Amino acid sequence: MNRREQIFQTSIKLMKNKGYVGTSMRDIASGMSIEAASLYNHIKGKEDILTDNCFELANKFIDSLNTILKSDEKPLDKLHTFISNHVNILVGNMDAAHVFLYEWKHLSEPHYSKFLSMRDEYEQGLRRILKDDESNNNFENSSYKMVVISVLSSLNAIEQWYKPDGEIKVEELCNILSKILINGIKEL
Amino acid sequence: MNRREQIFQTSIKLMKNKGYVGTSMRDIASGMSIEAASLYNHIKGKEDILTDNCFELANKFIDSLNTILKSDEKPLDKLHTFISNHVNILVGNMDAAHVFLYEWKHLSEPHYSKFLSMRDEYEQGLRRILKDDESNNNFENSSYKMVVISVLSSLNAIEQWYKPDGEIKVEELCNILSKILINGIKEL
DNA sequence: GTATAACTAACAAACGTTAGTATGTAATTG
DNA sequence: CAATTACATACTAACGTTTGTTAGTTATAC
Repeated sequence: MNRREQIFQTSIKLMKNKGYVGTSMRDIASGMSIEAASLYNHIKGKEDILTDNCFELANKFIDSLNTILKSDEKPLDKLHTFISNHVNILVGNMDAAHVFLYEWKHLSEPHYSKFLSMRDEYEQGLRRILKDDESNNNFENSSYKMVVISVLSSLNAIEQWYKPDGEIKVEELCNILSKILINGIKEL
Repeated sequence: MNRREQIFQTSIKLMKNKGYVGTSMRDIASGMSIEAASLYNHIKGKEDILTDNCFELANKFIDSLNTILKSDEKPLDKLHTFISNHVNILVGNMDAAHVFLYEWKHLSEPHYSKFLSMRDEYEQGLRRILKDDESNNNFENSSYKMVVISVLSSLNAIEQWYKPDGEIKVEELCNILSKILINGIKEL
């Protein structure tokens, strides 16, 4: 593996526990058993780590969304695919996902604004998918924001408890979450 | 209002935007138009702010839970009360809730462990309420953790979008969220 | 005259980062 | 094949700032 990749991976693990600001370059260096100054042979600065991580994941989510929107699946199937893709991206990048979800606010401009607009694009995409599904086209308009964020929050919460090596397989995870979200907890 | 309370309120607002570590004592002081050293006439140190904030809210949640558990409501009503109480605590403390939700990891021992155990107690309480509700007693055991965290995540997400002065009233908010969670998004 | 609440000045430590240098290994050249 | 160049990776030392905090002092109010 690239040395730069190793630095990213080490950093992300540390930042998951202590946050972006709370993780110093010396912490990262120490995690790799080198000196802080040595890191600068491979990255331009601390913010590289956060920026790269956030946009790598953001791009994965947006790519997934665009594929779904362009597909000719039926609306309800699109929703299932959306959930499945979202879960798989999270599960495939557990540490990175945590930093992505909770540390993006420390991005500096213009990255900060760019990130927010991508997040908005993603939320609007989910909104589009929900609206196209006629089985629930009786939402009030003011409810959509709520529904979209509720769904995304439940999905993103996976990162807090899911153990990739545990007994629950990813497909199973997607199925249960789809049921919970679409049919409610009473139908599980 | 107490000067100490003013400091807390100013700090929490700043920490919501820049995080606990990213907010310096000088930032806080500047927000109150005084010098950093003056803060120490009213608080013992920076961590006071985080600790007090986190446990003030944690206690509110635990108190709410215990009241519900001791009540003689029917299980489904208990769930509704749980949701309603949770939402009301969040909405009544929007800024504080954000710091509570996302900055608690910077607590130092023994506060960190205490906080985690209180969070666990709260999650177990919701689990108890869900289990007592016979209308969904067909959960698999491994699903409870998922359901509990999904529900709490959806509720906590309120803090990200809800405007207390907007058009959606709190009661309405509780009703819609209850429906989404219990009956799923297809039934809204 | 005792609190309350502010100030200035300073502290040691930690921060991100730069400069300059050493070392080994791979690639290029005579 | 041997000599030389280039690159990757690490180092020590230091920089200017910012950090949380303490000490000691001053002004206002009941």
